[in-house]
Amino acid sequence: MGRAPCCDKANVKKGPWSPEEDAQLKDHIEKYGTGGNWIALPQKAGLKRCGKSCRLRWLNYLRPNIKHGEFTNEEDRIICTLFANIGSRWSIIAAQLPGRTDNDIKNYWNTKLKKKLMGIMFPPSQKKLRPLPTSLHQVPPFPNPQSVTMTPSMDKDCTSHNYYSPETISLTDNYSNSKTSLANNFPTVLQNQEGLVSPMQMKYYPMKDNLLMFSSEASCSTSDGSCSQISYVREMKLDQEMGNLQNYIPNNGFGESHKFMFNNYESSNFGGENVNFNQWVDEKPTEFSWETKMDYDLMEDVKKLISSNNYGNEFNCLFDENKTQLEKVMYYYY
DNA sequence: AACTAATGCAACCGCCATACA
DNA sequence: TTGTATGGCGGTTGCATTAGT
Repeated sequence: MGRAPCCDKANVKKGPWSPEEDAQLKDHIEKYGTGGNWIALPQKAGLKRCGKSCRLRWLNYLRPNIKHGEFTNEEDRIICTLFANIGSRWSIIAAQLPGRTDNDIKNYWNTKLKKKLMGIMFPPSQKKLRPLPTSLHQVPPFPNPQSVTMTPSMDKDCTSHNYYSPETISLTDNYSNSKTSLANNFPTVLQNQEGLVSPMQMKYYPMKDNLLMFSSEASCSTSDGSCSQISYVREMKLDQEMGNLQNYIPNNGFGESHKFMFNNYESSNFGGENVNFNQWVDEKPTEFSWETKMDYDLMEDVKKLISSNNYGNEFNCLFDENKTQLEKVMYYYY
């Protein structure tokens, strides 16, 4: 049995609001308020609308001090920063932008701002992006890094680089306190040849929804990649401890020639605290932060993707002789 | 000028959390 | 403690408008 509808759908008007309806709703709320009950409001106001529809119309359009029109660069910056930190929690983001509604911000992000960011990351000279290959599409959006605790996770000294079965890795959403297994949430998570995954990889992926990052460190290679992994984990750990994720997006406005984002640990001191965070740079990255064993088909897709976009010349894409590691590829992709 | 594709945005849907009886 | 009603939210849809051919 399904859920009972919130109103009588048959006797309720849908679609765009007329100026008369707007005036009726506005007039009623200004005179009597919402009465703390949206469901009952349309009847009192003489409207043939669902209560939810009234609420939405009022909050998104009719209530006083709503700001419409162009978003400023400062608003763009705030939205990007918050999105990088908390993801698509539009109501929280809207609370930081007086006069803007969550719906407005959501629409703006989906239709314009995301593209604007892409324009910065991939200037027109770098060709138009094409759709991701199938297996890349299968990679689901990832939760916000700050909202999820993964068990098992890295030990404090970041010396462990074990792989686990996806079923044995649990994710706890720190907001809802709900638990799930990695296998449930990320059925297509990258696995090694034994079907195992590294929590370190998963800690990396959540940086942004719909963004994938492939990278490895070619010059600092050990048999298990521990060197680069340690570097990466330290960086993420420090970033998380400092609540500092705005490094992941350009925080100095738009229109500048920032093109790439990468983990630069050129001056990292693994034993101490001297670790550079992610940075936006305008030159081709030459060093990479971590190393992962990738599914072979996925690697092939990545390779095709890069060559199809003529990124091959810009991003040195190599595979190791055993086809188990993508040695040098690094960029973000929607 | 006519048609098609892309874009922008208001509105809807359905899920989840909370309040309350 | 449980069940139900409502509010709130994020994802998605559908339509009007604009841009491109």
